[in-house]
Amino acid sequence: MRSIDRLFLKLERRDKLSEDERAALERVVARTETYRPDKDIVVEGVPQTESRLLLSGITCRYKGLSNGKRQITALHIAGDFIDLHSFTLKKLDHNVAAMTPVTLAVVPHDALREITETMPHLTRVLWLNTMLDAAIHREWVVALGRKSATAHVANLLCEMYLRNQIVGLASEGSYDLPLTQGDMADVCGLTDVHVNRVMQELRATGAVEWKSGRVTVHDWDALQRIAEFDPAFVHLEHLPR
Amino acid sequence: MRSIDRLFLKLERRDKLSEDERAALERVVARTETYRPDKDIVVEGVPQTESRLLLSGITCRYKGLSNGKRQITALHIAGDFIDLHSFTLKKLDHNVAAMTPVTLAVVPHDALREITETMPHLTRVLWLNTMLDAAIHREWVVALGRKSATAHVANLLCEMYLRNQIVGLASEGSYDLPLTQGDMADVCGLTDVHVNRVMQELRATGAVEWKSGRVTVHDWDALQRIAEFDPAFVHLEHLPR
DNA sequence: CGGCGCGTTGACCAGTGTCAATACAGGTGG
DNA sequence: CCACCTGTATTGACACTGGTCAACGCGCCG
Repeated sequence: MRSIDRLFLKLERRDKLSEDERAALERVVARTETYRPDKDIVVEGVPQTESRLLLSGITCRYKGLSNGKRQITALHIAGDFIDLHSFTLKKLDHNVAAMTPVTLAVVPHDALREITETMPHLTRVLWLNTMLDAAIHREWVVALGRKSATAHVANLLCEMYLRNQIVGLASEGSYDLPLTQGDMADVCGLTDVHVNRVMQELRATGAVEWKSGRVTVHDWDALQRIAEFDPAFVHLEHLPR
Repeated sequence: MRSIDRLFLKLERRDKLSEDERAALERVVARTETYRPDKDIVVEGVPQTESRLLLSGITCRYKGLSNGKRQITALHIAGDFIDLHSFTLKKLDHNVAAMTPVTLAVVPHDALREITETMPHLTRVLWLNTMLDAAIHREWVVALGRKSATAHVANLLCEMYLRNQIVGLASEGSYDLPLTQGDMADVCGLTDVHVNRVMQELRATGAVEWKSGRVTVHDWDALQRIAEFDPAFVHLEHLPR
């Protein structure tokens, strides 16, 4: 499967794309780029003229605080636009960084603008794509605000499982998650030490395992229960029109 | 000032609207509605055919958890679209409720669709509007994940001050915030009791006061410092094109 | 005047954070 | 193939933020 097909897989869960639209999306890719782990891809406040589609690897959006801490506000996998919102915002309020070796497709804003001028339906689909990001943001807010550390981490493992599955990157209840416990801590607003404790606890339940950068779900129902996981964001259907 | 002008004030901070575009936005309003406090306006999972622009009062987006807790994921004031994202998502993954008596303008999705077919620039501006919501989501994620309760509450008071100011609803460092401490707790992921303790602490610093539903900022710099407030989301400029 | 929601207080407790030491695993040069 | 290095995972002792529970007060409204 080509990497861009992962984007199609994701979008077509919500709405049908015509041949023309698929072709248009393929055409807007100006070039591809690669980044090493921990490299910043987009820096806060720098005017952007391009957006980027992730083809492989994992990236995050993060903000740093004065006290040296950082909070990750989004994780992205292949098929995700990592900064489509820079098309309308022009400058981002956060950084985007590679968490693994990363390949991405670069899409000039001019090309996107052209799409908004001539392909209204595709425009709505792209808009929708940014709204799916926002739905996940909301899940994170709920998890950060009202879930226990254990439920939160479990929740993230559920979310990433479904997201990987949708784009064909999960098999047999397992998927790659090549992050460190410290990274996970920056996602969940915890410390690396506590993430470690939580993972031991989850492992002990037998519901899930996370070793050598790969997550294996042994008992999906149990994991979902621990996580108080709400898959609503996955089912947000777009009624084609 | 008409309520819809507050929307224009907000949008024109980022991009110029033409007369045509302003007129188009006024035209899409099908009718207005009012709600009593605590009434749900949009319910999770129910297919929507309209979006709503808040004309007066305060609304929130929230999710309830199995354990009876709730987390508010967004607050909205006059001039905000409370569910513009339902245009692309069709069903929401959360509820939207009135927190005060509320007036809103109802905008049929058909009319929005018409805009996307015929007015690409205005479409981009509406898209941008949903991206501003997302920028605030990110601030909340950072606050929830990495800020102390005190900083978080202070941060919210800063954010709401700027947002009210932008749409002409703040004066002399003060603005209305007719919520209960329990509401604030659901925003910040705290308990009502702790919000109370935090407010006492903030009051004691002399930086800010919140009584009878109105916030008064006595020392903006101090408040901003306590909050580790980052006004970046306000400055996200849209370079007109 | 009474009721009720909201704000306030105090005593106590649980969940996470902090700090610092130790174990391990994968990648490297010899 | 081995010894070493470095980043990451793991552990334990202890501190602290914020949660819990329960009572009480106050202001507004009917």
